[in-house]
Amino acid sequence: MRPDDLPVIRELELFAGMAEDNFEEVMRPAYLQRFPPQVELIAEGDAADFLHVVVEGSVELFAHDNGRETTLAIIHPVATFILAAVLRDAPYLMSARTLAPSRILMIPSENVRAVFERDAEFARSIVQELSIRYRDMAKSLKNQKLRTSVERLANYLLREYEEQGTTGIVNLAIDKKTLAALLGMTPENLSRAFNTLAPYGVIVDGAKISLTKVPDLRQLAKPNPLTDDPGT
Amino acid sequence: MRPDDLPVIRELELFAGMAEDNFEEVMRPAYLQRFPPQVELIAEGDAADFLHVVVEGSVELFAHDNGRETTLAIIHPVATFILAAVLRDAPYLMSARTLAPSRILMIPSENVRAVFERDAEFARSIVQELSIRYRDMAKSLKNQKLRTSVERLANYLLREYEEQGTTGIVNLAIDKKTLAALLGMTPENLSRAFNTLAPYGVIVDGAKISLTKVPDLRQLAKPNPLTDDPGT
DNA sequence: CGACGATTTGAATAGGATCAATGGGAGTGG
DNA sequence: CCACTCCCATTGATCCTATTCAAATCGTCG
Repeated sequence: MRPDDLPVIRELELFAGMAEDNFEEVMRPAYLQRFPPQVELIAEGDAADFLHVVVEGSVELFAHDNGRETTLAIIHPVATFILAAVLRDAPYLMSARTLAPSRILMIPSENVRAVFERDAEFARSIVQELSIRYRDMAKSLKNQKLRTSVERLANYLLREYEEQGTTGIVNLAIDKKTLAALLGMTPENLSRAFNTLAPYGVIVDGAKISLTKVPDLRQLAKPNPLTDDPGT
Repeated sequence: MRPDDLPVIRELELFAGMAEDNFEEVMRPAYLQRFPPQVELIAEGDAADFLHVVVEGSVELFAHDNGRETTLAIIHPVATFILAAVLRDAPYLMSARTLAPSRILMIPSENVRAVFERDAEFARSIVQELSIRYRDMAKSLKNQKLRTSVERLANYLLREYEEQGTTGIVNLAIDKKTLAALLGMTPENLSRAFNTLAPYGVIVDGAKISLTKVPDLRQLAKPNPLTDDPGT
């Protein structure tokens, strides 16, 4: 691990409050590795041997059932994933693959659990992180059950619009196939959903989406903090 | 609060390991209340003032968006709900209403958080509980995104079949309208889904469902522990 | 017995998925 | 630099799933 990576990880909310020697104990056996895109990091059903941290790049969480596949979340730096499985020492419920060239930190699960027992600040952070994850998952479920696919797309675009600085241009960070799976539809249907949004000022040019009538789009999407705002 | 209620709550996994005086501190300001059916206990958007424990009866967690409503979970005794909102001191993401006459224990959020800071065993239990909840939510999302409504119903029936002792008779504990919302469909569609399952040995008589061809039903449903098994 | 809500059934519609075919870059090799 | 290939994305046609609207039926409770 490069020495200048540690401070970045230290600043992760999950690790920020913990005692220095505990931090070192967690990190000593950890290793940081580079992966090309489309590498499967973990598979659902596997034992949760490592807590993963996306330091650079991006990671897709996906799952299978019945031969079908769906995307459950996209993880951007710097954030952890599969924390719950690690804490319960249970099989992963989702698989993960890199979307971009990525650097992933892997911390042996038992070290996470050991230090959790000992460091109250770390325990507190873990609870906060888990609570956020739980709530994000609840929001995803509401999004999926209460909205049509066009509404989900509209709300996704508005969220990206806010996060990317309300410039009127939204750049899709993931390809449309993956976006379709994330939004719970087929690629064909995503294409049609974009067309449906054209009258609301949504202009598609590859991965560059222009939003020219945000108020109209917002009226259609009816965004709701209790369904959309991530990380609260 | 009746004195003989405390031991039941003490046995809740969430409270089992904590020190006696901490348990008392959490419980002193708590109160246990009876509610008739269909009482709204909390509303999404409200501040999380109390951690709720279903001691008797049952509670439906539901949510709105866009004027639509859906059911996210049914809570049976003895279990907590809205733990994540309490821990983050954030607004509830879901509303809750009693389905049956119920007794609900309400613990002020700040007491939960205060004792959490102090009692490592309690912190550990909270993390386990939250992890389970997170994973259950992830399973629900997989269930919703990867299965058709007939498949969801079939898997629901098989789960109930197992939990009710594999007698061949499943009793629906909730009315069909609520079941439909839980499974993410309309009541009309639930009715039709039951008809679709008739060739697989599903016989409906009010709330009493007979399963006469469980192997056939299982073959259709293709249950998957990573999507179905609750509480792991 | 009558009223009301829950459930079921029917018919029409809408939302999405599937299948098939075409257009369009990005990267590769000549 | 250009042709070739491959994969992604789009479009069209059709099918299937699920919702909506309407009406009939059933059960339960006062």
